Amino acid sequence: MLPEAESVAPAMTAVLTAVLTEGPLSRVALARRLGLSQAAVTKAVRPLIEQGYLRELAATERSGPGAGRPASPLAIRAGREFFVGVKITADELIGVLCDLGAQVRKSIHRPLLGNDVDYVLTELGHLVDDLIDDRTRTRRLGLAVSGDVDRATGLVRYSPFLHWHDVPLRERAEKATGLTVTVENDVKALTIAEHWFGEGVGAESFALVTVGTGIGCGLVVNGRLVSGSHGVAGEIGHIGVDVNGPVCHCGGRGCVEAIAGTDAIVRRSGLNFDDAVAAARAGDVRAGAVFAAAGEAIGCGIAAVANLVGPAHIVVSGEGLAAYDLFETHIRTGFERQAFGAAAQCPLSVRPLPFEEWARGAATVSIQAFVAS
Amino acid sequence: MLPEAESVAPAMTAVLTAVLTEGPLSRVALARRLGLSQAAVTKAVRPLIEQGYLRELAATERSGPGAGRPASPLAIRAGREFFVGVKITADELIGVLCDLGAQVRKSIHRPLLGNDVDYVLTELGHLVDDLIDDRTRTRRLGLAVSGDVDRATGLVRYSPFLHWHDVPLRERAEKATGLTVTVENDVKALTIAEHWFGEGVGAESFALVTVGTGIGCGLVVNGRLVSGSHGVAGEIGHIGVDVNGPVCHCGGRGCVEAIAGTDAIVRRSGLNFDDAVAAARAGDVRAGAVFAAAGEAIGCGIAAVANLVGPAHIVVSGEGLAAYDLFETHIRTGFERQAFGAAAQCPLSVRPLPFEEWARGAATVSIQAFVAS
DNA sequence: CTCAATAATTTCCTTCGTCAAGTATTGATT
DNA sequence: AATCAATACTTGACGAAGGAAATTATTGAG
Repeated sequence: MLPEAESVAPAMTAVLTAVLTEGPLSRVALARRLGLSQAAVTKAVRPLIEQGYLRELAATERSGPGAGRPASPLAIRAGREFFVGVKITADELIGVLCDLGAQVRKSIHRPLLGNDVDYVLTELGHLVDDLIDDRTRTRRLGLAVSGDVDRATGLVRYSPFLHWHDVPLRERAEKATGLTVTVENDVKALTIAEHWFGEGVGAESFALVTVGTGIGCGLVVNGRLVSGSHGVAGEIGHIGVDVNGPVCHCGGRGCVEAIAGTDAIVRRSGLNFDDAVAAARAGDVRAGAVFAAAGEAIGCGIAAVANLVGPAHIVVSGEGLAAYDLFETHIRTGFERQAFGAAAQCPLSVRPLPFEEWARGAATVSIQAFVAS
Repeated sequence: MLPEAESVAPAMTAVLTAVLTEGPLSRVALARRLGLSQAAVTKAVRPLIEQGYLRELAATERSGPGAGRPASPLAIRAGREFFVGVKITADELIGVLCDLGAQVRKSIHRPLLGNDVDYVLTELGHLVDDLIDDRTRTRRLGLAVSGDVDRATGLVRYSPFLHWHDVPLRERAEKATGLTVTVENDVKALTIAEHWFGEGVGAESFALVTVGTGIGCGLVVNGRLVSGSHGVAGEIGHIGVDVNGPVCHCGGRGCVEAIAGTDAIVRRSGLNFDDAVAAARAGDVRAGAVFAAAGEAIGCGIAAVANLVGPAHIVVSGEGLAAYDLFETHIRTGFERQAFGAAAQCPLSVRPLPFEEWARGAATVSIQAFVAS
């Protein structure tokens, strides 16, 4: 938080996090929510105001029935600090500039003509230069990459789409941009963004499912992101939902992805994806059945998540959800059939997220790293 | 820990937990492992020795290459404190007396002729009296019940086999026995036992699967037990693995339990369970196929766990595993087929646990509560 | 104008853990 | 044997963080 201090009082982190994710709160409210004394909150807040991260809102309406000194809610000064987030895909860089409140201030796409690491880093440097207005207030960059990423070391162990193996991306990107860099898997980054600034706010456990070429899932359990001991977690796409189903490229059978991934829909409908969507919307029975089976498979996979970890909320999103009208009811059908008991009560939001959202996820990870510092 | 203190220094809890679960450790080793200074460990250890929970082992072999003062490893005095654990089933109480190291010292079964709460509590009182030798050193009782249990309040919300609804079991049992009581779901209790004293020791994440009438699962993620926001978690038995499979009593289709539960095996083989086991062992093709399909369904469900949360270790156990020779290879087949990438590396222990283990699980929960107090 | 009610701050204090220096206990070297 | 290096443990001074309770601030109601 403070540029000087290495690790800051936990109360400060807690206060800033609460205000960031839950909006303006008075000191008393913070004390209650965080299980701290009012005194501790007062002390934690002072330096945050002095350094410009928080400000006091004017007293607003009364709280209780009687009288009493009005509370002064504390709000973040979102413009105090800016963060760059970049999602690296095989054919473009998608970059955003966010403020401390994770609002997107600027957004740029930059095509990639190759995936050579040096080239990508050069392009990343240009993108960052184009995004940043005020270098003194922008000190962090978050990168989101699909594949196996070790956030702690900033190492990209393996990224299939980029054909990267063991790339020390954090180190390289810090040299290339001069910013403090965090690297995270793209789905996990998006999950963190939804957990801090989206529908997952305040939830002890939360799941985000992305539907597209692959079908992925990010999980938050007991307030923390699930990482998986062997580098695998959230692979909802390879849960088997049909023992007699099609063989998947992973060697499994009846994987959700082998039924509902973009490629699967192309294969099963005999059309390209856009034509399949058009046909299904036009009432074509065969195409409709393909989407129905796909939606149900996804719903079934989501039910597995609900049955196993019981998240407080599940958000379904992703590129493929351009065809979201074709999926939604079937996803719900599959989910409701297969969710056990009270797990069926888990609220399910099915909605597409704008494409910049992935880059915003990357920025969010860097906001988190900043707040925790 | 101290009978007087309400909440004790976190370092003391950390030290005691480490020695309890990982065996004798010197102060330096503890300091390194817990991220504390040696001084802090020294201070935390002193009262634990004074109160008889820890003792210093004689210095043993040299550590490093050169010389140096030999370390004195600290070990727990398991006999310092005893814990009663009772698993309540529909037709009997299974009780054990454990020491602080979770070793079973005594084990008693007591048949139940009904499930009326008052009657069960009376019988529980007798069982506890029979188990306890030394009341001054036995102050805690752990209860394990199947169904929906709220550990925090000690309330049994719903237990299908016992036909209990909203029974304030902790309160009632404390009155009946005079002991401090913890109540937990049986599968979760067993999971905690394996995590602290079994194969899950030291794992950040861990899963235990029980096979029997129902098929259940306990999960530890990021070092904490998963509870589920809506009271549901670990319901591996109702993951759908075959969209065209049999309809389950839960309303789902192709649930693991509808293929591999004891009832399902009876239904699908046309024999009672023991005969089905005998037939399969004798080489009967139909019975063999039923067990094969069951094992594969379980393996597929376990793969879903591995793909989603990526535990460091999975233990498969339970009553049904009396027929464990018939299941094991098929469980592994299903698991290996459906586990994605590195998730397939997750070690899978398939082995039956003695029946007292469930009661020991209950005792373990009370040990945990004691150490954290 | 005073009082009750609530919010925020201040002061003092406890707790917990670190730091750095010292003590203890060993094997190896002179 | 005396000394030294290496490692384990202990001690006491200190500091950071947060709590308790009294104090101050700010409002509405009578």
